[in-house]
Amino acid sequence: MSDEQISEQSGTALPAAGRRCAEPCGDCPVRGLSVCGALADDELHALAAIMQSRDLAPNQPVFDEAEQSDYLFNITSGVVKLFKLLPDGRRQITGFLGASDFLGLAVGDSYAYSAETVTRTTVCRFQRRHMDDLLERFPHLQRRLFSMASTELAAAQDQILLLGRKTAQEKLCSFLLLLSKRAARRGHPETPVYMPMSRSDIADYLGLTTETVSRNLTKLKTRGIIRLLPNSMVDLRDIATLHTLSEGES
Amino acid sequence: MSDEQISEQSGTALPAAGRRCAEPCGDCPVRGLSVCGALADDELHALAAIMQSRDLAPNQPVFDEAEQSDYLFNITSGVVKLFKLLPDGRRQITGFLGASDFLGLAVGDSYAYSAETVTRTTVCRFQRRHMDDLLERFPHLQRRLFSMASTELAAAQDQILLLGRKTAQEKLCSFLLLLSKRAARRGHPETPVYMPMSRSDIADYLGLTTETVSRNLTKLKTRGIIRLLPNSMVDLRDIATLHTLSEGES
DNA sequence: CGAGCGATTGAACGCTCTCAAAGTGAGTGG
DNA sequence: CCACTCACTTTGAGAGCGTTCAATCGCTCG
Repeated sequence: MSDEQISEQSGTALPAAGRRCAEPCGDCPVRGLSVCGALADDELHALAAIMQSRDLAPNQPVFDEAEQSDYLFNITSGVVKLFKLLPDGRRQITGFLGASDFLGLAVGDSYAYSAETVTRTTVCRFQRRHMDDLLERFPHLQRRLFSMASTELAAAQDQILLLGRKTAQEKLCSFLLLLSKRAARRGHPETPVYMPMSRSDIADYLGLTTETVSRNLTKLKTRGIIRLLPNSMVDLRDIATLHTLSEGES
Repeated sequence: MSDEQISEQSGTALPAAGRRCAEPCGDCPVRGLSVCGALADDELHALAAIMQSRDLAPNQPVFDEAEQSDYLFNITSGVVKLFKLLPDGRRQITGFLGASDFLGLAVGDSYAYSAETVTRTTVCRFQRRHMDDLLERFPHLQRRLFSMASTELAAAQDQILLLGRKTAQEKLCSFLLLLSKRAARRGHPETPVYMPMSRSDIADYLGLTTETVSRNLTKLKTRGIIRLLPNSMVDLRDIATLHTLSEGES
């Protein structure tokens, strides 16, 4: 059913020496960007000691909304989608996360959403209660977490504006620009952008259907504003126009 | 243009004695529920010393998205709406806040949204930098803030599901239930609920038009599920059915 | 009592959805 | 190497939900 595997490593704490997770955190590709960035090298060992690395195939669950929220996750590589379901199966994707992003927000003692991989993904897993200990010991970690939550809240409000008031075309353009901005924030070029999610995932993120997504992508393609490249890459040929279209001034 | 008034009071710090804000925080009706609840009496004096009370008429701006986010607010009484605008004037209300709620989330150094009163409202105003000092001194305040941000994030995701995937009828029922749950959390009865916002505000919150809101309220009324009472009260006569309708199993 | 604004109701339109079919591409096995 | 499969995407035609435009109603406040 899945090629999931867990590389366990707790055991005795040998600070600087051994491999704690898939790679020791000091070498972690997302070090500095995520929560861990708030920690000094020695503090990181405390973190490394309580964490596990997991490698997941595409479209595999990371956790389900209904589960006990015992774990927190940090994405090392790959893309993950967060979503909620209605009883009749309608799905709303609330966000896509990538390397260095943090997930596991809980309400009460279950998660606030379900999470599945989009691409092959590697995550670091912590036990929530261990994290709580760390928060106690390293107050600036608390601060970092709050700042990340604030950023996410602002993003959620942009998404609320998009879902409530934008047309299909505006939604699509906003989405492409979002991908571009995120890529830029991670030091990648603004274009072409990597868009590994299926039409169905995009639709469920934007509150549309796959058909509408496809039709509007075609429209943008026809107008020469974007180009679909191989390997899920999209070339944004006219970012200025995309901006205009994303806020409905056309 | 407005009957806004500010009752200033900084001056010399006389801890337990004088009235600092409209009423001394110790007597504050929302004490215990909001951020302040994380503070002990003596800590509260530190807070009271840096705050001002403001009284605002209905539909008055509290702050604008574009402003410098120098202040944080805490609602003492009344209802406030948060919203974002598109260039062509389309508006999306991202939330309604009430007594004990906290507002002033910033991205960079401007606010993440604009805020206006719905009813006559009293707010406490702090300077953000003073708040930062307090956070330094009282780490558990940090924790409280993070926990509030998490709750808001979960609420934002419910709203995203609502906007992206629910029908007009489902949206309305969800909204009524939300009002009911909030009332209950504050110790009020589940019904009747207080719904002081205009149809237009409700529409902009649910991603609909005033006409659609009105039509669907009428439908619920006709089916005997709700009753519109005077003074913006709504009687939820069949909460169980509202629940069912809010998730589309009708 | 009249003015004015918000709420309600009605009729017609249009954007997006639904249903259906054809096209495309990656992976598999002959 | 090629044919086949299967899932995903694209395209088309028609329907429906919510919008738009417009008129009436009803409450609140001079």
